[in-house]
Amino acid sequence: MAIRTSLELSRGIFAENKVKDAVDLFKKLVRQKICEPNEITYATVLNELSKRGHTDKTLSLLRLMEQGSTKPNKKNYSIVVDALCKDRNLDAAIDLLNEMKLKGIPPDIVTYNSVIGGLCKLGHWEKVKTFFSEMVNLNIYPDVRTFNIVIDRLCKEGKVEDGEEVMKHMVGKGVEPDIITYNTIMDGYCLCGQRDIARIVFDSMINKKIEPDIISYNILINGYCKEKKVDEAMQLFCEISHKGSKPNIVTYTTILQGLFEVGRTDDAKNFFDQMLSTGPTPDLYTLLSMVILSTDLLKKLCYSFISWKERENTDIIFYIIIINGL
DNA sequence: AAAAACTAAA
Repeated sequence: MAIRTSLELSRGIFAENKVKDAVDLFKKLVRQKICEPNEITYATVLNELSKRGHTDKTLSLLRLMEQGSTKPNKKNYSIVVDALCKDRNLDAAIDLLNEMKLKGIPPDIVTYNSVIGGLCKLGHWEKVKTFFSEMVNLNIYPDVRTFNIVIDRLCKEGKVEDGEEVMKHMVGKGVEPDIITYNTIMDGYCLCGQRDIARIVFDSMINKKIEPDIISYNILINGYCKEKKVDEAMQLFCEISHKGSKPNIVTYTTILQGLFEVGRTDDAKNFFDQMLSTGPTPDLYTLLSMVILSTDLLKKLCYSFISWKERENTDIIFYIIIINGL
């Protein structure tokens, strides 16, 4: 297991370097006019850069595109707007959105959703309202995703009631909540310690013929574990396979942690064995949390290494060493 | 042929 994990991690590290090299090469080929990629190729590269947090590079690649013969289209701009939003650089994102309008490439629902999401994350609720009005004025109507983004941020800030209000509002506008809306609200209730209401939401979505998915189960299981009601969590766990869903690594990790928190280490061990034989492959986090939770001695040992790691900033190598060592 | 936005454990 440890060796496999190390290998997977190493592959990840090398893949990361490869992407950087690939982008440098890509830019060079474009600049020297050795090749001229189309919009989709550009979009793919922009996405990879955005995913890995190289927001500045997405912007410079977009500018490079503007100078070439393949002009950026709506999706290319939107990817960069989204990257800037994820980077919490809302001023730049909004500038770019306005630039799109000036260039006659009108932003669409996706562009607006990115900006609204970014503004919500920063808690700029007044600006969120402004953008809602702006998009409606342009005949772009908020969809279920737009509302889900807003509801999620409200819930994460502990304002579940406001989230419920937004949900009522969307229904009034003829936009039906989907499974993500319900999951978001459930998680919101769990986050503020109202697991009982989360359970009511869970049951009400079943009544509305929306089948809970594995994420719905994981949210509620996590809520029960936080309350130290591990038996109730276990009962839900058993329901999953009867309802045609399948527990995933999040489900197992959540229950394992719940069992450890209440000191049921034997049950945790059995549950871990059950996962190894019939469940998903544990990820690095599962293994590490098992190790950390296992004994106080190892816990202290790991923590002393973790603070060393933070100084040295070599986290991945560090985890490989710890897991191999153990 | 291939591209963009929303939900769960740490």
